[in-house]
Amino acid sequence: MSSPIEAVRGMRDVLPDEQRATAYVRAALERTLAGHGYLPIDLPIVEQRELYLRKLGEELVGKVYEFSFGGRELALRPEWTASLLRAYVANMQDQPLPLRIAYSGPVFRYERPQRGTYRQFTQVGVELVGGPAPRADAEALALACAGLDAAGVGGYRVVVGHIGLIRELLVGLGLEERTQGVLVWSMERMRVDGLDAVRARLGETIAAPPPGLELPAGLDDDQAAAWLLGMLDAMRIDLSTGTRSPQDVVARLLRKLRRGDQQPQIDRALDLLSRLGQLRGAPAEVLPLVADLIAQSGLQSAAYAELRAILALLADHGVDQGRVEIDLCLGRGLHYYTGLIFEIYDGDQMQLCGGGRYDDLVSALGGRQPVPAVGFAYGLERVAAVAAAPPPPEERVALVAPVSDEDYAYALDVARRLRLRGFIATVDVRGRTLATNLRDAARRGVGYLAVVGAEERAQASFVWRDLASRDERRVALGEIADW
RNA sequence: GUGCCUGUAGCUCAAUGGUUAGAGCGCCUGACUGUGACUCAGGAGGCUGUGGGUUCGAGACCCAUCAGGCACCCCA
Repeated sequence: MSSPIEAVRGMRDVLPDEQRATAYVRAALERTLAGHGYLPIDLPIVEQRELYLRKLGEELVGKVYEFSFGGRELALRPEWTASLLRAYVANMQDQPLPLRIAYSGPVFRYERPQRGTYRQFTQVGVELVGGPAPRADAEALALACAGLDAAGVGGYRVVVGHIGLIRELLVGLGLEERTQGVLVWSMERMRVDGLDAVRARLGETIAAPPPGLELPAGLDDDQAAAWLLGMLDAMRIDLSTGTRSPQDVVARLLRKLRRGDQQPQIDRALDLLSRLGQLRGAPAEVLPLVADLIAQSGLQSAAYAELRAILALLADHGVDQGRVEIDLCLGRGLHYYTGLIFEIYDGDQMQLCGGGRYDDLVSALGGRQPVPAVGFAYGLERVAAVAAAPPPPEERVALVAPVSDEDYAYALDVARRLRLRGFIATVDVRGRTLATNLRDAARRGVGYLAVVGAEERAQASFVWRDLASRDERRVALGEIADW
């Protein structure tokens, strides 16, 4: 015997029992999305690598399965949103807005496998294209909850943040865009590792040029860029592996080298953000504190009003307020978010669902006009893992047992007739004895056994045995028509 | 990507560094030529995840690798 071949790491076999449970949950989710007017769509699993390079965020970009084939740079989709908006730009710009689209299918991410974390998993989700804040945000959030309710998930927690609010404050403080970005996506780190860790990271990625790298005096931008490229090349730094073009990298580096020191603003921002980040909890408690903080800083925030409006609408949607929690540190790794972001956890810390608003993505993917959009996705396997068990199947299952080989053809005929009456019917293919067939049927939980032998064949009948009650009677073939 | 735990039959697990690696369950056959959950008898199934090393001798010890799990990181 040759050695068995293992499944690829992070990929798993879903056996019938689990598949049944997953399909049940999937149907519940899809039914809910459809019931809210979201039209199912299907899109390719393989996309151009480039689709994911720009807006995905470095963390997730590193997890994309990429490959070259026939001279093309391709990728397995790590999420649906980019594909969906690509398809929107390609095929759906003539559709009336808002457009409600639902999807469901496999995505791939190269991550360390764990329970509830696989390299291939199934996302079920929606995008509400052309739906502006705050109503579309509240609709999406409420829908996410409705799906979990339908799937029989209880005790979940909805955590809400708002990237727009953070961005606004940073703009108000006069920080440049690149610095804003790093700060926004460092907020989670700030809570876990502290202010100093973020300051250090900021130093790495923004503030300090590589030690010893000084621009020669008197170069114009083009000359300086050429000089930098030469330096980087001499240092054997390969720029082609990153998500930006070498020209881009050099341009940024150049700006960095020539930029004035932003340290005072950065310190102020860090201070504000760390205090903002400590405000977590029920909206009724946290929102006033956020308002205070904004007022104290002498800043304005339209996003704050938007967040309040979303939460108020959420109550109108009937979402249990006790489940909702504000966490302004929430920084989802997908960098295309611009406003609301949210995550839903089950009681045991497992993330079941995530989403948010991304108003710039349509433009970034070449749409004719900017279109606001919001969406979310469930991790189907995770939802299924915490969902209520599906009800037992109600199918009537029968096994047809031919007594001898001569009865096999007749057994097939009986099985056909049973199927016409809605039975799930199988015929023994192993030529087993009746006793063995009975034992087998009992073990599998089959409801009925049809025994066909020479006698039954002669009379156009079969013996119909109810496995549970052990009642047995002879049934004429013609009789089945009334079942 | 980081740290830790674990890989022995289809499954759950045994086996002081020392014969030919065992048990339970499951599977197959028969007792039982047309009637199930019990029983009895027999059978199949293993290069101990893989590859190196230490040793007279390795399932056990060491290294690597692959896979699974747990905690991070991140996400669904």
